[in-house]
Amino acid sequence: MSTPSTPTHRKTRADAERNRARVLKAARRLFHEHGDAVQMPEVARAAGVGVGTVYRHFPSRQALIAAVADQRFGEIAEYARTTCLHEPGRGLLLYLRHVGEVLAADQRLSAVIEATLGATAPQGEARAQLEEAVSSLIARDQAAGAIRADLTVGDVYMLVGGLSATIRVGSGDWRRFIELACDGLRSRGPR
Amino acid sequence: MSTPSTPTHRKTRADAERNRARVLKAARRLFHEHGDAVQMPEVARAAGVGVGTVYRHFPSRQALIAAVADQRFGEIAEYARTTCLHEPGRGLLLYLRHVGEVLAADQRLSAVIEATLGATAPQGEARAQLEEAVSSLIARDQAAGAIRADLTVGDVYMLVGGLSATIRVGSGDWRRFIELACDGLRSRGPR
Amino acid sequence: MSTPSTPTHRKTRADAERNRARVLKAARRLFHEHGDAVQMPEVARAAGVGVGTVYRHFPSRQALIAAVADQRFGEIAEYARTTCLHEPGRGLLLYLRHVGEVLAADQRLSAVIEATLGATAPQGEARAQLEEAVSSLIARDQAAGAIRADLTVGDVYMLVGGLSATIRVGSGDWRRFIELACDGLRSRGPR
Amino acid sequence: MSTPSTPTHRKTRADAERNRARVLKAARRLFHEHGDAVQMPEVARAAGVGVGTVYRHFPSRQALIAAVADQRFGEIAEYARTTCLHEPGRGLLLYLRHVGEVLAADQRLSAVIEATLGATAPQGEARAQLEEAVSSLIARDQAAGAIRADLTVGDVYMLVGGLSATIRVGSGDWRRFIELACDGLRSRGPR
DNA sequence: AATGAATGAGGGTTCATTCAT
DNA sequence: AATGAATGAACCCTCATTCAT
Repeated sequence: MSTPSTPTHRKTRADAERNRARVLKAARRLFHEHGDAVQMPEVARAAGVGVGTVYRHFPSRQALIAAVADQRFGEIAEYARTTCLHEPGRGLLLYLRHVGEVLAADQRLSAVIEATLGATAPQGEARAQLEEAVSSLIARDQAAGAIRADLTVGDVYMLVGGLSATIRVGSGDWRRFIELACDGLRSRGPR
Repeated sequence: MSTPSTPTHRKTRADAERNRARVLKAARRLFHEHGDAVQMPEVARAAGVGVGTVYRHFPSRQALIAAVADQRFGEIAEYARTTCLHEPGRGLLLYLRHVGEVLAADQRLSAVIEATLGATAPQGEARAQLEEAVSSLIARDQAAGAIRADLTVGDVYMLVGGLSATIRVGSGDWRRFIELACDGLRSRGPR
Repeated sequence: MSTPSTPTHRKTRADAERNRARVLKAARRLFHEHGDAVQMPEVARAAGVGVGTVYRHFPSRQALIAAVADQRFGEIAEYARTTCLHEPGRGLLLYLRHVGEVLAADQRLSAVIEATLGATAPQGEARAQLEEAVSSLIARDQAAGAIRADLTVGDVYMLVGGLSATIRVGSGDWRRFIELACDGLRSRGPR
Repeated sequence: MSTPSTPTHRKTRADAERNRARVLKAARRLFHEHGDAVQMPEVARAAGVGVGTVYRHFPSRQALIAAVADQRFGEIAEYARTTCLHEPGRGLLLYLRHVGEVLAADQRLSAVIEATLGATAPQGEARAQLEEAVSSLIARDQAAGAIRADLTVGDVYMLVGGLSATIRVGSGDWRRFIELACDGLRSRGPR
């Protein structure tokens, strides 16, 4: 009757989408604050919906956590695209630092992700985004002669996994981890 | 009623010690085989004792797992002492490889340790041993000019943590992780 | 506000009727295939309507199942009327066999009916039809001297209930059940 | 300390056995009174034990119900052995009547059994006992010329299933069911 | 010192039904 | 009349730990 392209349907769907977002947001906050102790009904309450709604959008606790993880990785990819990419020669470094900062601000959530998914790596939609972003970063830095020519996206994944673990368990200063990763353990020959 | 001298007592203590060892061995095997699914009564059964006995020796599941972890680290320290130490210039490298091999052969156990203790690092008795061994390794390699002068035991801990995570979650080829850790990401200038 | 004549109205009613039929058909198929595991939303999906529509026509799951059951009994009554009735002296036997065949082809649905309604007997509209049909059958067979004079519709109901259970749980060969029901357990005297 | 042949162990085991019996008894009473509404924690409470204990003895709700069903069948078998067997010529009839009475006194429990196990027939240990008892009954009655020569245990099973359903759903007078089962539907010729 | 039966809080998930649109 | 997202009570089962024997 009014907006041609917006049938009555849309309204409902928009609400549903908003609920999904609310749940995700609530879950993220709760996991950040209370870690693994968070239960599904709590998430529902915090989001202002029933448990059923949580389960409608995320078929299992694991799926919810995966979605949270993916969201976080999406944001990191966004950062890689918008910021790191414009700093050839040190894009990868900036990327690693950003990851470090984000993870360090969210250790409990990381622990939940690790405990639930077995890994902290992106596994859903975000994976492709991230892969592409990091790929570009590497190419640009290599073009600038800043990083070794044989470095692959897989390598960076692996290192980020290590970085993530370092932060999560607090086994050391993560900035030092990045430093070592960049320069290596070996003593450099003169010059 | 009571046996005159100490024999009975001794006998008992020896039995207790043997039980402790049995439980530890059974636990290690079970965690290796079935990961986190292993329950305390199962451990008891496999060890041929009652649950109560398991709890007598290890006050909690966590304690049992810590003991298993420590045992493994003790063995690694032993290897560092007896083998790596005799290869100045590449002792640390050998150490890292050995750790990689041991962990790679035992991913499920590592996952249990991580899930339970929050880290894969030694926390009990083995910690001191390991610290000392690694310390020596570093010193010797540094003396040989093989590794950077500012490397500390803490750094190695941290890297081993990263290596451990890499192996546990299978996020990449752990030999490559070691390679990168040694040489760094940066491209090396000519010469 | 109101459509002048009846067309629009008719159209709507016809649609509604068609929806009811669709739902019923979908439900019958699904219960036949998946038994009690079928959920209301699944029925809706299979029928190509929303859950709300299912509930408009059948106020509860139980009501839906009752409707399915009644439909089936209506068909059986139809068979009694059109076929069995023309075979005086063995009409009841034919009837029992037909019931057996129908139920045997639909054990899962029968289980659902039993679990939901507490019985497999018709309870709605079909009851009257069936009662009348069976009544005629009995009368005709009795007239032919084929069955005992004191047999009532209630008796047949009861036996069909037993037959139904026999088939549903597979506790034996239902044809034998019918045979025993006809001839009894007692040994017949000479002649 | 006291009874020579009763080591400390026995005491514990006896207690466990008593608990098992208590749970069974409580379950039977509750199912009798409240049918399917009974939950595991309620059974535990009524038995004066924790849920865990219930689950130790009966690994699932279904197992508990199966045990209750078997117990009841065991009692029926006992009756067959001690009473029916001494009435050649009418043993089977007495048996059917007894089954009818027992089931009629316990419709709710029967409904639970049916809903849970899919059938009301004995499936565990009681099955063998019952089979043997009924077998003897049949043989003796046949020897007395009271029942048809081709009657098998399976036939009786099947009829008891039908009888059970009749009683459970109240689809008619179960005594009449027995009467019909014995005499058959067919009219008997003169003499 | 050893045993193992008992405990019981805890938690993820399902699904019939409602109701705003 | 139709839609389908939302609801939330209900429920079974697990398993680390305790403690009477």
